[in-house]
Amino acid sequence: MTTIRDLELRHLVALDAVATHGTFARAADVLGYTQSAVSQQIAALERTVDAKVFDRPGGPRSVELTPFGEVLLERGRDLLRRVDALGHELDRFREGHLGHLTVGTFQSISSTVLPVIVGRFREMSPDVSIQLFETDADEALNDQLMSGETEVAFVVGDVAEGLESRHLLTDPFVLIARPGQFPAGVVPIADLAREPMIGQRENSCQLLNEAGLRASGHEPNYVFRSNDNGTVSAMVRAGMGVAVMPLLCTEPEDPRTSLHDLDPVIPGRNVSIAWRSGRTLSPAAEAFIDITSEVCAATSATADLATVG
Amino acid sequence: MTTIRDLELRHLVALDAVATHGTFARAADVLGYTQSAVSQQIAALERTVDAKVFDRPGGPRSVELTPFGEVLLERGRDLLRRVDALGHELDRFREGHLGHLTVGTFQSISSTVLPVIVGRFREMSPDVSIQLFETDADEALNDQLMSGETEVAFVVGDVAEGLESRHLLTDPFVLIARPGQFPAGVVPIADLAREPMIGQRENSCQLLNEAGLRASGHEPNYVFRSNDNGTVSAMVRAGMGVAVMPLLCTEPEDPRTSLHDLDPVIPGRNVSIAWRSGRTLSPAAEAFIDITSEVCAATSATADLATVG
DNA sequence: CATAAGCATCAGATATGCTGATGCTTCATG
DNA sequence: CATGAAGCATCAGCATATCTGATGCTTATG
Repeated sequence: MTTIRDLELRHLVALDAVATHGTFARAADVLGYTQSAVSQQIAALERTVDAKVFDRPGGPRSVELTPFGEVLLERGRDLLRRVDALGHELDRFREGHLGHLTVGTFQSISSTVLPVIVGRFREMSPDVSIQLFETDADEALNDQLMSGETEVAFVVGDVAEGLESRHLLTDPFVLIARPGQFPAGVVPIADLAREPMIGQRENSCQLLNEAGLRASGHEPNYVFRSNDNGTVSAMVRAGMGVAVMPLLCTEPEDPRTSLHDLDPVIPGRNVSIAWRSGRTLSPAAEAFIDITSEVCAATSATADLATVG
Repeated sequence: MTTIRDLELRHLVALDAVATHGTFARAADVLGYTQSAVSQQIAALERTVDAKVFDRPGGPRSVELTPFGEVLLERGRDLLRRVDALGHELDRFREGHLGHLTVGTFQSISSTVLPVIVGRFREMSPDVSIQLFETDADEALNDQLMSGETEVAFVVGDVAEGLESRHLLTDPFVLIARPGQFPAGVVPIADLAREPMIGQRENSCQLLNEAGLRASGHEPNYVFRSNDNGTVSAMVRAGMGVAVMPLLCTEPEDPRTSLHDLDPVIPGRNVSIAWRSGRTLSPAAEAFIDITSEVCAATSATADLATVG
């Protein structure tokens, strides 16, 4: 049986050309075929739609669309226009200028580098819609990646199995204290011995942090825990205690707190951007990763300077 | 070079099936192909769009659309829906239930049988738009047919070269007089000798009419001519004279005039419906012709009765 | 480690599609 | 009225595309 889905775009193109140029031979010239080929194509088209599309008056006269041919041509042209439009869309998609991007993120990224990244990205590709999923649970970020809910996500530490990633920056742990509480510059971990501490609730980064302190023989005494970075800083300012936090979780410009490197240095947390391994990324995601990489490299450089100051 | 117009609908169907069923093999089953064929079809699709549409994780896992594949599938489904819709439209067109119909006509048809015809036609095919072109110039009707402005037209007398036609009815010439002016029934043409006459301006039908009168030895004396049938009747009613007119140009029900057959009978004018020869008619036009034929046959029968009465 | 599920690839058969030649039809022209 | 020219259909032959069936590779599962 012959169904409308057997319709071929080439045949519509031929129909268009013949209708436009009046004769099979002229259309063939334009299309780069022989007259015979066009004749056969139109015949095939007429077979699939089960109707004559041209009246052939015979002799040296132009062919003429039948009423059926007219409606087919009108609709066919519309179809071809849509196909061409699809082609353009696909081109733009391939270049990363069209599409939809889902990104998993967490607070310290969202509040520091992400605005810059998104700003640059939107500047380059304003027609890519971006959807951000922020969570403070490490596992949720992984789950979202694996389920496809997010295409890329910022992750801390080692990436889970089944994910690929690109390293973005190493975020150093710094001490947050009140101005004047410690002499400017590096603070020996031993000097924290009697300080009450503010920290985050148990997460990969907090564990890393505490492990680093204990490795230097300091058993921290936590008097308050919050996963909200602003709350941690506020508690320090209020005199509840000091905090050891990743630099990106702090507000270096805030004059009401003072930041210090520690001695010995606690190995910083690794921040990467990750995606499901084996999954082809959208060009938009590739571009996003590139931009992210650049922005993080830059801020990581300036961040180092900031800590020195 | 490969362009988007090389896209094949079959490939979109395959894409859809694989995306829906998860594996090439299952899709192949549904489509009635082998797994190998589907694999090659998807490969061909990927070649024409120059991008992978599926991630094949390998092993006994389902394939998964790439982001590119997702947008292609979305648009492809839209395209297929449109193609299917086109199929339905074409079906309806083939059945005569969709399209556009242009009809050339003239006053006596427009005011008598045409309303009935159009009414019946619209009842059967309400989605066919009808456009009527009314003119009192015989040639204009022919020209419109030849130029394609109208697809079918009512014509009087012999059809011009290049037209085909179907005979509809023979419209007899009758005498229009005031009631009581002549005894009921047939009026001998000789009795018109001293009557002033009302007629139409020179057209094929008026010529036929005058020729008929002269053939019976009557040289008519026209005191007024109009191509508007209502005006002719009105002049008769006003006592300006009598008129010999085709029956369809009269108003048999009007008690203010009386109709008479003539003796000898003047051969009636032939009314046909015509179209350009060699041109395939739209199914709607075919249906219109059929309906017209039926309606005219019926009215021609009742018209004969009317003249008798 | 063996098995099963799944896709790619290959070779071969078949179908499709194009070319070039030829024939038929019709109009125009001498 | 005969002839030439323009135009489409058709045919045979060749090239290409496409499908099948077999086979091999990969990976998850038990």
